[in-house]
This record gives sequence, C-alpha cells and structure tokens, in this order.
Amino acid sequence: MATAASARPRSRTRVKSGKGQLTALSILLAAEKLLIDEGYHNFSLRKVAATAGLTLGNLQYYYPSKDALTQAMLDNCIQRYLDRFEQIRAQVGADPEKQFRALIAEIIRDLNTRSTTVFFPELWSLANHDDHAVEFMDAMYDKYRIVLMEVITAINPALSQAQLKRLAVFISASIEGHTMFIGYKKPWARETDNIIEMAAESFLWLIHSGSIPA
Amino acid sequence: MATAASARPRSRTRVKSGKGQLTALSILLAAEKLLIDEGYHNFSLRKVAATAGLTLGNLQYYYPSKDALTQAMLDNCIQRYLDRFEQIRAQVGADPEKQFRALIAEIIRDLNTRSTTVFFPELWSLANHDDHAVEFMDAMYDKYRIVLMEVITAINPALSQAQLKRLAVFISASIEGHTMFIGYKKPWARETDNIIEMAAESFLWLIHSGSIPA
Amino acid sequence: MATAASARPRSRTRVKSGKGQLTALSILLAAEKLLIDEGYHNFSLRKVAATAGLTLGNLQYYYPSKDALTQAMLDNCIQRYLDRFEQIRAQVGADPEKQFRALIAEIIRDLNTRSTTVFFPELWSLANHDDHAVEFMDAMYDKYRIVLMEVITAINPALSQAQLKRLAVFISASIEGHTMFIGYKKPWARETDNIIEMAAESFLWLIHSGSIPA
Amino acid sequence: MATAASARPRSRTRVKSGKGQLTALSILLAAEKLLIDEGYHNFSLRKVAATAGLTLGNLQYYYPSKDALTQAMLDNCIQRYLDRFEQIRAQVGADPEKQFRALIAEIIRDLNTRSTTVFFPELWSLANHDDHAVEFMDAMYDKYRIVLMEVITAINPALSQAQLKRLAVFISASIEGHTMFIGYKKPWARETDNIIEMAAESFLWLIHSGSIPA
DNA sequence: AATGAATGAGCGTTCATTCAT
DNA sequence: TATGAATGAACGCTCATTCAT
Repeated sequence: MATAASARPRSRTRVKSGKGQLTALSILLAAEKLLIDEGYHNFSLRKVAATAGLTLGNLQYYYPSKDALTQAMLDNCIQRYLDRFEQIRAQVGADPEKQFRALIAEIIRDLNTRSTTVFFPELWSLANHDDHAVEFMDAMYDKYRIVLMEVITAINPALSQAQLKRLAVFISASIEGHTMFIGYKKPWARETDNIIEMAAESFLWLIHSGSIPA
Repeated sequence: MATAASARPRSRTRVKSGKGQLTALSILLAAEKLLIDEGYHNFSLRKVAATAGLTLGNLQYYYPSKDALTQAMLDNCIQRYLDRFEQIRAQVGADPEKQFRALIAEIIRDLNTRSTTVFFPELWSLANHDDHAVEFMDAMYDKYRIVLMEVITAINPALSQAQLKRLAVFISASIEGHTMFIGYKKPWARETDNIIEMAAESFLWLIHSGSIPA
Repeated sequence: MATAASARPRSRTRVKSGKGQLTALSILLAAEKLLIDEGYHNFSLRKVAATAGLTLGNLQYYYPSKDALTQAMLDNCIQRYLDRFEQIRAQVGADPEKQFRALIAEIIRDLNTRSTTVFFPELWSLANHDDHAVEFMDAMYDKYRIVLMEVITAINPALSQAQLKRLAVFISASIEGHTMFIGYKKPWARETDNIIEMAAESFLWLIHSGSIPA
Repeated sequence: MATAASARPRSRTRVKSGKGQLTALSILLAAEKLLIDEGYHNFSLRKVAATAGLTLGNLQYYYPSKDALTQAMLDNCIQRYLDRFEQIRAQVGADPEKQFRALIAEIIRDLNTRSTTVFFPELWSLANHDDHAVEFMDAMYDKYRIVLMEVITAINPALSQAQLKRLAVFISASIEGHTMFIGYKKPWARETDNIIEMAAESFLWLIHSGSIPA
C-alpha cells in the first residue's frame, strides 16, 4: 500500500536547495562577519549587501527588513553554539568530574576565538534594547545550563534541582565574564590556562561542598 | 583621568567657574541617560542635545565631535565607579575576610541597578571596536583589581604578587559575568543574594587554598 | 470601451475561457479596493498583488506595467457606472418629470457609498496629471450626460440641443460637487435627502423656465 | 513712562524676518507648484527641494517631516482662499441680489485658473486618506459658507438658520463640482459664462422660493 | 556661549521593472 | 501561467559636521 509520502508526485524532497538558499545563507555569513568586524552600531544593510556582494534591493528580497535579518543572523549564530553544546553533551564519559573539567576547559578556551570574544558582548548589549535578542539569548543560556546541570548532578547527586540550577547560573555567568578579559587580543589572554584551572577547582569545590543555598 | 571640564576647548587655568561647567556636565549626564535608555547604536548628538535641552550647535561648542563627547561620557561614567572603589578602599576595617565579603556583596549588588546593568555591556561592546573605550576600560579594571588585591593579601599574605593578580582577574571577571543574568530586570535578579554567597564562599576558598597557579 | 479581458497580452479570439480571465478580473477588483482604501498615492503593484493573493511576477504577466493596470482598473470601474446608467435609461417610464426626480435621487444617493465617495476624487486628481484618465473620464461623463439629456428633452421639448447640453453639464457638475460634502462619512451626509429635494426642484425649475442661455 | 515694549532692549519687532523665513516661504511656494504640476502622488521632498533650489537636508531643517511640510503647504494655500473670501465679504454693497450674482460669478470664474482647477481635486483626494487635509478642508468650507449665508439672508430674511446652512451647502457644493468640467483646459471651460448665469438664476430662485426643506 | 542655517552622506524601505525558469 | 531572483532608483528620514553670526 502506498504511503502518504510515496503518493505525492515525486514530492519536493529537496525542500530548499535552489540557489536562493545559498544566497540567503551567504547573507547571514556576511552579516555575521560585519557584526564582528564593526559592531552592531555600524551594522547596516548596505554594508551587509556589499560584504555579500549583492545589491541592496536583492538583499532585501531575502530579508525584507533589518529586523528580519538581525533575527536570522542571531538565530544562525546561536544555533552554532547550541550545536556545539549538543556535541559536548554526547561526549559525556564515565568519570563525571573529569568530564566537568573537560567541559569547563573547552568552554573557556572558546572565549579566545575572535568571533566569540566579539559576538557575545554585542549580543548582551543588544539584549538591553531589543526584545528579540533577549529571547534568543535566554533560550541559548537555558540549554547551556541544562548541559552543565547534567554533569554536576552526576558529580554530586545529593544536590537538589534548585541547587543545581543555582550552580549552573553561577558557573555559566562566571565563565561569560571572562570574555572581555581573556578573550581574543584581550590583556589576560595568556592567562587562559590558569583561569581554567582556578575555575575548575573552585567550581568543583562548590559542587562538592554542598553548601549551596537551598 | 580627565574630568568633564577638560573636554572644553578653551581649557583655561581657572577652569571651575562659569555656568559653562554646569552645561558641560549636564551634557554628560544627558549622554549617559541616552546611552542607557537607547544603547550606543541609537546614540546621536541630536538626541543628546534634545535630552539636555540644548541646541545641536551649542552642544557641539562643548564637545566638537561625537567622538569627543563619547570619550568624555565614558570618562565621566568610569570615574564615578572609580570614586566608589576609593570609598570602599577607605572603609577597610580590621577583619579582612569580613571586609572581603562586604566588598563582594556590594559590587555584586550594584549589578542590580539599571545603569550598571546596561552601561557595562555597552562599554564591552564599544571596547571591541573603539580604542579609546579599551583604554578607559582597562584603566578602570586595573584600579578595581588593585583594591581587590589589597584585601586578598590581607587575608592570605602567603600569596605571591602573580597569584594575587591572577586571583583578582578571576574574581573580577567572574563577577562582571553576572551582569547579564542577575542585573536589572534580568531573569535571575532574585538570585542575587544566593549568588553573593556562592561567590564569596568559592572565592575565599580559592584564596585560602593557596592552590593558585604560580 | 475595453473590457478587463482585453488587457491581457496575448489577446486571442477565444478570449473568454480559462481561469486567466478570473485572475485578470480579481486583480482589477483588488486594485480598486486598494485605490479606495489607500488612495492612488499609496497604490503600488506589490500591494495590489498582495491584495489579490498573487505574486508580483504573476500580476505583471497580466498587466505588464503599472500604467496598464491603472488604465484597466479605471476602465473597469467606469464601465460599472456606465452599466448602471444603461439600467436607469431602460427604466424610463411614462412621466418624464417623475423619471427625472428618480434619476437625480438615485445618482445623488449613490454618492453616499464609500466607493463612489472615494473613487471620484481620485479620478479627478488623476485626470489632472494623466491623459488616459482624462479620456476615460470624459467618455464616461459624455454618456452620463446623454442619459440626462434624453430625460430633459422629454420634459421640455422646446429646448435646443445646445441648451440641453448646457443643462446636462450644469446638472451633472452640480451633483458631482456634492461628493465631498454629503459622501460617505462626510459632514453633511445626513442632509442627503434635503439636498436631493433642493437639487430636483431647482433643476426642474431651470428646465421649465426655458431661460437657459442660447 | 516707558511702555512694556519700549522697555525691552530694542525688542524683536520683526518677529520673523531673517533669511530663514524667506527660505521657509520659498519652500512652501515650491511645494505648491510641485503639487499642482505633478499631483500629490508625485509629491516628494526631493522634488520640492530641487524645485526650491535647496538640498534635501536643508529643506528638512525647515520642515522636519513630509507631513509637516504638507500641512504647512495646505495651510498656506487655503489661507489665500480665505483671504479672498474676507475681501469679498468686505465688499458687500447695498443690493444683496446684485452682490450675490457678483459673488457667484467671481467664485466660478476662479475655477478657470490653473491652480484652482488642479489644487482642489488634490485636496479632496487627500481628504479621503489624510485627517489633516480633512481638517483644513472643513475649516475652509465653513468660512466659505458663512460668507454665502450672510448674503443669502440679506436677500431673503425669512429663511431660518437651518435653511440658510442647507442652501449654503447646496450652492457651494454645486459650484465646486464644476471644477473638473469648466476648469483650466477642461472641455467646457468656454461655457463658464453660461454656467454662471444658470447657477445664479437657479440659486436665486431657490433662495426666493422659500421651498427649502425645514 | 549660543543659535540658526546648510551640506552631504548614509540609513531602512518601497518601488517598477526585467528576466530566467 | 506562474514563480523567484535581481536591479537600480527613489523615497522619507537621521545624522555628524561646518560655519556665520
């Protein structure tokens, strides 16, 4: 008996493979590059179009407003970070403490990359004045924290859900704060390894101590 | 660091008299309000002039370019934070550990204020694209860390200068990172007290443990 | 006058079949709706396409330029008014004076409808800057006046052809002038019946008096 | 004893005589010319600026938005018509019927001028989609009708206020309707004198007949 | 110190039109 | 028939800056 799918006349399997899709993606990449090179306060559709090698009119055929483009760009950027978290989650090994150290190290080391160093302050600034940015940001950090909580609870199963959440907020926020200090070309970039060690030790002490407010 | 007055073009010796000083300062306050209300990407000389109740021409008599105004504004804002650190340093009491807890609490609690919550992400974003902002920011955090180091060394005199610096970077960065999460109207604002406790405990453990990379 | 169908480019003999005819007409209706809702200075092909539920490209298959669509739309609108005049002419009864009163009443009452209230000022404005609009408009008012003249001459056969024409111009122009005052949502809309009475009485007096300039 | 005025230091008697005032006026004239030459649907700030010989930026220094310019232009145009009504009112002579004929003749003859022929249909069209235009238009016709009512009541003092108003609406509306038919370069322009006679006779009959709905 | 006038560039956006498929 | 893609121009508007007074 034919399935619903096979009954459809050849069905548009390739949902979006036209050259338009490529253009739409190249616009997002150009937008991201511009955001990082010049900051949101210098982010204009004309510059994005020029960076992508398009006319302004054509760019606006794909993203009909600056808001639409900004949202798509943030979505795209953040999705990539989420994808990395998924990868990390999948790598969870036997020893949770070792796993935790590896996780912290990887996240902190990522702060050294130029795009991370520059992107996040732009996002935080945007989130102070743009509700869409708030949504994207909150959704991302929610998922980020869930990964942390999974590892933490494996280390110390005695912690309550509230304590786990509290720890995850504290740890993630503490790490984010290093962006401006040990990030790409930032004055303490060479301290990254030392920071990783201090972070891992103090976070693990907190996790083990069980003295998290309840 | 320059005062608001020094931004004026004619820079006489007797700089303190005349209503011009008041105007220059009212411009800076208007600029700061605008920066916090609308973000730097909506920051324009016209809006500052309107906020301050001046004509555009007159504003530009005091600050002949947008860059000059931006610098003076950052200077003024940062100076106020430095003034607070000076106050805190002056209050150092007998028990350094108690003093440290008080210091951490006060700094973190300040993150809850609207102006702090909004100002710093703008500053960090600016510092990614504006060399002047980098200078102001670095100078401020340097002084910030010196205050921290003074208290830390009173708690554990065995720490080397390098370890002190490392600890100060780690602590100050960790605290800054909470701006976007427990700041004004941020989702975890009500966790501020718990965050303060976790921060103080884990930082003190680090200070006492002596296991800071050397 | 051309029908909606003739606006299509391939203009075959068997012009009436296929759903293309329906599409062409739905475009004209969408265009008319848009003209009345937003005025000609907000009239764009994109908006017409959106209103008609078509893509821009497809709309321009039917009407290859804005001018072509505008002409077809005016044509279509005016044709409907002419059709109504034909109906009215067909209803001519025995008593020409009674017939005249009915005619005047019906025409004036039509001014109350939203589409008439809005459409005609747009047409008059267009006719000041667009030669095609002038042609459509003149042709329509010519037919309009012929109907009037037929009834008038039945009332007073002594009037010369020139006098008839003069009267028809005066009467039709006078009526049109009420559009902006007793039309849909206009300030004197509730005076419509009184206006009808004054119009009918004074026009009939003119017709009977015979004192029309010769 | 010095008056308040003389006490002021030279007092800005010339409230607005700077060159800026001239520029502001020249913009209004350019705007009006453009409106009449090309219609509101071709009315753009760039074209006004070009017509006035200004840069776009400078034009918008005087009129900060298109709406502001449009309103100022309509205000200016309508004010000139109101001034003419004031003149006419001042000329009221002894014989009210003669006065009425002169009034009607003058108003209708004015329809022949290019600016009147074109301006009013634009205004009516605008008033269908722009609330400001509605206000200007209503205010103008209110004053227009008051002048008419003064003359009519002198001819037939037996008419009630309601009847006067009704008559004024009917007469003014009837006259306006001729704009598109006997106006500048309109097909019946040469009939203007005949129209004036028919209008005056039929309006006077209405006034005298007393058969105005009450 | 302060105002008003002016410029020229850039902004986000809408548009009519063309063309390949 | 119909869609999607692309162009180039124009739109209203905001802006930093300059300058004369």
